[in-house]
Amino acid sequence: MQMSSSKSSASIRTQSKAETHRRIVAAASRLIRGKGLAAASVIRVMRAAGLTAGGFYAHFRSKFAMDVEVLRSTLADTRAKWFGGLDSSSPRDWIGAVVTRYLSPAHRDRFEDGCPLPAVLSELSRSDKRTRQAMADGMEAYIQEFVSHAPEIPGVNARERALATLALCVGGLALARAMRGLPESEEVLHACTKWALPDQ
Amino acid sequence: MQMSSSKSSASIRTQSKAETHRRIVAAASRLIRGKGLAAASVIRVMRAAGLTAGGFYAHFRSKFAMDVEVLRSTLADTRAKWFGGLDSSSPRDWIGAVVTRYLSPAHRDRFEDGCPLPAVLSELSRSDKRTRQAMADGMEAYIQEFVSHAPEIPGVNARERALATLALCVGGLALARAMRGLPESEEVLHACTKWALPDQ
DNA sequence: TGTACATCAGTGAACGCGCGTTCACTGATGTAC
DNA sequence: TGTACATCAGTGAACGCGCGTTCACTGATGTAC
Repeated sequence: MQMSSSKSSASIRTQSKAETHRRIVAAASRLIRGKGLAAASVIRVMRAAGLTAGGFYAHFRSKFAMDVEVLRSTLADTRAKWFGGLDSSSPRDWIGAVVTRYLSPAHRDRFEDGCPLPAVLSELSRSDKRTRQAMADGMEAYIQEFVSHAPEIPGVNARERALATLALCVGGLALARAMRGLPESEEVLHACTKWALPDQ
Repeated sequence: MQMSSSKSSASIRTQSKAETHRRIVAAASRLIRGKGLAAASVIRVMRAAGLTAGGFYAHFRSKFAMDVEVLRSTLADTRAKWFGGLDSSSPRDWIGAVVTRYLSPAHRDRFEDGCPLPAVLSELSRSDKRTRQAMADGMEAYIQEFVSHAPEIPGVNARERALATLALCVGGLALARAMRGLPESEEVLHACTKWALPDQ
């Protein structure tokens, strides 16, 4: 009885702290996607979560540890959101829908809700090995979605197509974002979509 | 006589200052490509050029103005270096050589000597309009090289192919850099090269 | 040829600011009796 | 039911540091006579 009661109260506390933790991670995720890893500073993240800077270290060992955790969870969420919910469609429809949606003006313009890769790619190439591993693991999961859902093309290795399609999507979206407001921006989205779907 | 003498001495001074200016731009270019726009701080750039921070403002109105100037000149140099010197080859050989060289392990590993796009792409998407315009102008020149040298593919618009190929090169190299040290890194380079050259 | 003066590229200290991190504290909540 | 105590998530001031920018200055070079 006592133990169960003490357990239950502990879990109430834990839940409350876990809820705050999720709030911090969600705020950090939006800031990182919107402004990059460097601009998602401890003070800005905590302020966005409705907290003060000092409390940060009750939730993360360091800013670096937060970056790794947020990247991992954001990549997992993005995979579910961008590649899920389309299971019933044919392989041909699946890759068409995924690529078209990824390379859409809406995705280009809504940094904070989108895939984190275009927003942090350049920073990641200069990051610590553990940050890059988090990104590689998330990307590997993207690849698996492509391999298991995309249609086969005669003479093309499925994994190779998946890797090239991802590079085309991430590179195309990042270029389109950098040229936002210029006519080339739409052109890049359109050209990459066509090149990613040669048989459609 | 007097005028000519005064002109000549002025031009000696000018030349000396212009030389220092070029030294600063070269140092900044390597730092920006190696570490990104944010990490290429005034103090680090000037130190790399063998000068002190205060003198910076005799050469640039602001850090931002330097970013724009260095991006413009680095993109122009990169275009000459990466797309030039291959004029005698056939269109088929030209695009094969350009893509293979761009997506090579050597280019992946030598940040400071390479194309600036993969290194600053994410930062650029969040930059001031004039910085993004500098990048768009440089990229447009890349596109023109592709359009005038690449072979035609039946049913494919040359400009569209150029845009998609550039996205594939930039995205693929940035992903390969982010996964440096992992087996996926080589895989991405290889897959993107193949996907960029479907008829070879 | 020699001397006084003007020019100006570059120096280095200082400014206010935001960064990541630490730490003594507060105050709401739960426990013990 | 009421009271004294323990726990601990979150606060807020402080630290040393690097940032972009300013500005009075130094000292090498060129000009005037």
